[in-house]
Amino acid sequence: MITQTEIARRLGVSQRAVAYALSDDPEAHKELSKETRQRIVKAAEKLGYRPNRYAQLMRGKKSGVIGMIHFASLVQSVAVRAARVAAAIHNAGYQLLADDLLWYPKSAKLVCDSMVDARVEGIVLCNPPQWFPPAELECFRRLKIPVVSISGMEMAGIPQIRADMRQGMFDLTQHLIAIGHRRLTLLASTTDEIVPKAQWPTTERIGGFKDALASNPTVHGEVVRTNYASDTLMDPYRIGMVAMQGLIASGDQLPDVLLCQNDDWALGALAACSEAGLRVPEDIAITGFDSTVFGAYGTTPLTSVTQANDEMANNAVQLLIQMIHGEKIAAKDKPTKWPCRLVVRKSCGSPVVAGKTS
Amino acid sequence: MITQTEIARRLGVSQRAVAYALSDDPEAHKELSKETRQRIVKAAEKLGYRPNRYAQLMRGKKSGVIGMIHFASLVQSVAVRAARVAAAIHNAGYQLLADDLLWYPKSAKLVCDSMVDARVEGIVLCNPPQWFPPAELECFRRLKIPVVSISGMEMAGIPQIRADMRQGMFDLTQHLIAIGHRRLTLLASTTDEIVPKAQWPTTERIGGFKDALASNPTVHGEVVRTNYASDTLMDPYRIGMVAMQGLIASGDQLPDVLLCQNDDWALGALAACSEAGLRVPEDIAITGFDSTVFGAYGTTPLTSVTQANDEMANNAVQLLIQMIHGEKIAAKDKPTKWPCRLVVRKSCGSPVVAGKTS
DNA sequence: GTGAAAGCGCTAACAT
DNA sequence: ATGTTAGCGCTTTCAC
Repeated sequence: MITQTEIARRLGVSQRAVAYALSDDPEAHKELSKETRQRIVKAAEKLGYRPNRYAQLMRGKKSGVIGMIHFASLVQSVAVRAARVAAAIHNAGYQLLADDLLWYPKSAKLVCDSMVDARVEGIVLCNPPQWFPPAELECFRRLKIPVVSISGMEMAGIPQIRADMRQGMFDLTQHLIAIGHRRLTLLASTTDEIVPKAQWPTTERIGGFKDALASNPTVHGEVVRTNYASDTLMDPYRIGMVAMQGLIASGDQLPDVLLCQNDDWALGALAACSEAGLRVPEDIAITGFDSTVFGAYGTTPLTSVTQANDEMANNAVQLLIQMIHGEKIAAKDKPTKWPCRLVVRKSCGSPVVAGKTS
Repeated sequence: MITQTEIARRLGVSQRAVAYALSDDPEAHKELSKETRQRIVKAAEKLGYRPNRYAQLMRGKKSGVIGMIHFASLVQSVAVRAARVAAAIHNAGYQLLADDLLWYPKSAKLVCDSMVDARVEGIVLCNPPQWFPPAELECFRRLKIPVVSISGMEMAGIPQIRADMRQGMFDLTQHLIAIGHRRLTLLASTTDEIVPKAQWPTTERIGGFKDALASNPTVHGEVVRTNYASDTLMDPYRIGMVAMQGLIASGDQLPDVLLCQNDDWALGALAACSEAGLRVPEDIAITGFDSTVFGAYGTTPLTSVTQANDEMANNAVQLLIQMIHGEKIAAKDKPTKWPCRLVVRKSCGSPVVAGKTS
């Protein structure tokens, strides 16, 4: 590894001269004659000199690193969001130190500590789940390392960027009612019951669903709860499949439409229908949420709701950088909500297909 | 941030005493009396002392970081492999510095440099694509930072762990022939034509396909080429859909079975069939490769080939650690091949379904 | 315009 | 058993 001292030795100048020549502060360059500087810069380039970041950090320089703690698994919508955040960090000129906690949840403390050790200037939490221990964030607070979260669990004192899922689910439900569906079932997780108010995505989606039902009294709506299973990590589809199989096995009349919490569950539900010989949307309509790329494919393209992932990622990173620069963020407790957009495809049926309009 | 000096000041001992008390070399502990050491350790814990990694590194300590350069995109099989490598690195007690180059391919040099700057002890390349510039690896070679690759492009001097795709495709083709298919078409990328011998996965798969055909002279086999498109990054399914649409539009007789290079392409092909009113496997059979979780779902679960991702990830990381420890690796040029396993599901048809046995 | 030197937090050799 | 000190590579102040 080539150092400033080494360059100085070879050129017969002082180490200080090399430091000033290679400084990224233009003011420093003026301390040297043009020729001397040129000579040093050339030599540094030729020798492949790279400043020792660790030595720079020891002198109090900022690390230029932003940490991302994510929980991606194979849920495509979450993976895409994490990728968008990674790109936003990169584009903002910061380095990324990423750790996917979902693959080793026991290591929350370890990962947080390693972020501190790496002297990250800020942290983005991507989709923190309800089991994420908020206590681990204490070390960031103590060291005044700013943290923002994008989607996932709400956490006190942490600014959050999220999609307006209530509005998204409201729009979806309204559409389903408008095209003639009268018996609606929402498949939701139990996480909001386990950790009250922690898992807003579920609360919000149920809220939007009920809002829409409230303005349509003749429509029958129901919320069915299902739980994340241990194998959800490697297989986000099974949960929807099992739930749909349960509905079929119950022998009760099926709803007109099953609204799933995400596209992955919906795809699992589609598989269960296919297995049972049910046609979608003719026998039962199915909708997803988050609008994954894959949802658009398949025998039955999914009606879904798109989140503004790009905008949310940029928003989160910009906000974090403002906080890094010491700007006070007003209203930390009110999340920033980005509107969702309804995407209508085949799986929800249409007035004609569903055959249920007046 | 609390330092050794700060602890020493508070306890009224020397900084050296603190350093020896907190050293992870047990020999150093003997330099101190038990009581003194206890007192220091307790205080350090209470104050939340964390050693400054950068200062340690300045003193020549190893970084304990392994870098992973990956190219995950939304191709599930690739994302899973990267996740497995991440877990293996974590389990081996190393820290992970990960960068997904697929999202900013122009930055290959930048990412490699930042790995060097971070003083990584080794590098795992996950699925390097054929456009990855080998020149960027030069800096690792110069600094004697070991590099291994898992899957992806073959690179001179870099030990590679990969799946035996030739055997996997051979087994798959043999099975398809055994259950009665007689007209087989393999959908392969053009990458091996663009960069000869660089893109072995394609070469290997075509090889396995042809090997199987060679031992069954009555069977008609064909290789159709298709190319990665610019939108493949965010949509790995479209390429298969477009290819299938092309086959249908050509008006030629369809093959009995379309063998796709990966599950994502196969799912796209399934979508095209569905759109065109073709039943799978009755009208045409379709197979994938890599066996993604999702391939097992859907109206038509995919016949596919499983790679030993866990084993390959552990193998790669273990090998890298051996190299880090200075062990000479024999036969760097011969890749380690892990066997593939055929997974038969509905999409390839069966003697009865295909209706083509004697 | 340039050289000498301090010091960031730590490890380790040396001295008491 | 404890204290002192040098030095990793860098930035920056001070004196020439």
